[in-house]
Amino acid sequence: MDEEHIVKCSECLSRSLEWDGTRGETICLDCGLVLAENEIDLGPVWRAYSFEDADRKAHTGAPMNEMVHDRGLSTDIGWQDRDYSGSPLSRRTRSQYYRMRKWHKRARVTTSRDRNLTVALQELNRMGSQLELAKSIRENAARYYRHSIAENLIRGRSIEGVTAACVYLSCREAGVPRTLREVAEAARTGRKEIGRIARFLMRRLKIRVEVPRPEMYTQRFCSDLELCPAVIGRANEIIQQCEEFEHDSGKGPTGICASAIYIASLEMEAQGVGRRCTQRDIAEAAGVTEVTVRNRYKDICALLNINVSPTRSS
DNA sequence: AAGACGAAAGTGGTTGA
DNA sequence: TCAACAACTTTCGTCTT
Repeated sequence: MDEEHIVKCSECLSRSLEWDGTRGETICLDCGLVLAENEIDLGPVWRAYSFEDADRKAHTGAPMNEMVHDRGLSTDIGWQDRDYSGSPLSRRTRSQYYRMRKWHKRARVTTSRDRNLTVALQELNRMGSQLELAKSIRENAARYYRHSIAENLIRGRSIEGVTAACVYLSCREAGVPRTLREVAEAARTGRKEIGRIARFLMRRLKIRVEVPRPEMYTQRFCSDLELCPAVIGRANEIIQQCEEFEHDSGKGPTGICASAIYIASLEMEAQGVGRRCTQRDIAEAAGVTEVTVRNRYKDICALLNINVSPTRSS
């Protein structure tokens, strides 16, 4: 992995790149291009805020891994059949160890909870890679799942549904929301069920996530559409102005983001920079319909006195 | 023909009694 | 639990370039 580490922006050749661990993205600071989206976050699983804290949280051995059902902290019995000095074990001891290993393995995954968790974590991993989520987000989702088991919230709900809801909440918590639709596409359940379970988990696990704001999607939608980086900045500016007028209340954040990008791309085109996107393209990238893009576009233009219209080069 | 526009009817979620 | 409601979707016909 080290040898393929990116040092230069492929677009503007700038060397000032920033690695955003929570988003799992490397971003060029000069042109805003997202260079890699699915890198692995190598940051620590915990953080210490004081010396006592560090003492309490420090541990030896491998870091805890939420993605393995026993957090990767279990004991393993060596397979070499040698004693501490390296000489081979006797026949009798060897077969004794063979039996111990066998039962040790079986004992690791034994309760129904463990089995449930094993299935769930596999599913979580599968979804995580499909959605290209950073490791920290996956681990947090795993943590939510563990809490759900501890609080007996799984019974009566499907493992798939609960895992998907955990992923959904974990993304929102990290400030890189995926829409319910996107999560549903990666999951083996429907959008409705995921939403229902997510709401349930929020209530019972007391998870507080902020309402997704339109800016949270700009970066991702723009990269999907391969739009000129200046559009991102302008779109966020438009979104912020809307927020000042409290125009955003009650409206879907993805819809607002979509039309802000649309307006920004129209303006850029008028200035002769970059390519603009059609309502259809942006609607598809944002997971809303063209009609919604149009409606938001209309009222944002009216609100902010923006005067752009789609001029097509004939 | 492609893209934008808008009307009308339908859907799903939220809210408040 | 139910009805009212706003936001959003689906569908489709029309207009513009």
